[in-house]
Amino acid sequence: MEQGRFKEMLREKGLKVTRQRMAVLETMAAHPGEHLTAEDIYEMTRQKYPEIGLATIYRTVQVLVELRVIDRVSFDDGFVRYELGGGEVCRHHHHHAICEDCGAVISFEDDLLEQLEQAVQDAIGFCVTDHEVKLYGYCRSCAEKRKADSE
Amino acid sequence: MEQGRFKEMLREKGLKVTRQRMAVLETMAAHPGEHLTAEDIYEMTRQKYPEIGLATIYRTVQVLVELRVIDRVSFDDGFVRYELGGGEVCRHHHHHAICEDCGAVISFEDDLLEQLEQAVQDAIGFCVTDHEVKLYGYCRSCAEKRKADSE
DNA sequence: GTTTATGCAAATATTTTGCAACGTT
DNA sequence: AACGTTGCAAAATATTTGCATAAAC
Repeated sequence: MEQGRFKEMLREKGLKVTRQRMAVLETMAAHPGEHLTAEDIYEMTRQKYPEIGLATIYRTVQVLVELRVIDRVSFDDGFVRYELGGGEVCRHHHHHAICEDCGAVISFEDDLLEQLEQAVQDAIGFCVTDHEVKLYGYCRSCAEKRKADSE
Repeated sequence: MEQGRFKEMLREKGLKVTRQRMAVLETMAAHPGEHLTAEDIYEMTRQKYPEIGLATIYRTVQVLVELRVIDRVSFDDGFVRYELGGGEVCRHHHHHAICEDCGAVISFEDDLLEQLEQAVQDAIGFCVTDHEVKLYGYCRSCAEKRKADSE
């Protein structure tokens, strides 16, 4: 994500371009594919911008979610997490497979959901704009470990 | 869910059959298809069992989730919710369509995911045991309202 | 110069935990 | 009798908010 486009988006919404907002964007852009908590983002951003406050992080991620620059995800471990989104064009973000043993999160792409969305739209008149899929189970190495243990 | 089977499940895990646990089960069983917060369950159970404490509700839903009697769901409104599961046999529980305007949650069934699970299993060696799908968008009446407003 | 954003600290809200008393086995 | 469970209150955790100051427009 280029900074220029981001500044534009802020102005379009009547929001101000601040050093803090740019710094948080930079942190997110530097960690694509990672699932960061507010605290993570705080610590990372603080390295380049020590005066920033945690409340600002919370307020800024809200803005970034509304602008669809980042996605909010939750893996039910008590933390809300954020990750860089697919960008404003591609509303087709990826899904997550979560290992119940080691907690690893594997992201994957999928196009199968379009059929499901159409079916739901037809069946209950629900207009789908976004979706989220989580698969739970065991990652390759934990699955092998479990198999070995059970023998 | 019959109480007898539940008592058996508790004993199999070395847990005790208490009035509190039976009361919470009864509350959940009396509200199938609803998405209840811990507070909801507390208030409902208290009507029949006024001495029960909120901490016991939290401890009991943990047990019920582990026994797969109920499912934990979250609609990102700051509350963790619980609903009666499909039972111990059918691990194939339903999904949720969440209206971004009015917050309505519509549950629906789907079998399409088996293909996706197989594909993921083949592609990344992830052994899927459970899944969760959330669709976001607008329910029929909110979609109509939006359409009318934009004209 | 007006308006919006920030930082800090305090407030809020949900969930967890320590511990003595109690109920189940 | 032994051990797990409960209720209460206190603690812990994550996030939000009030407000004076500072920065952006």
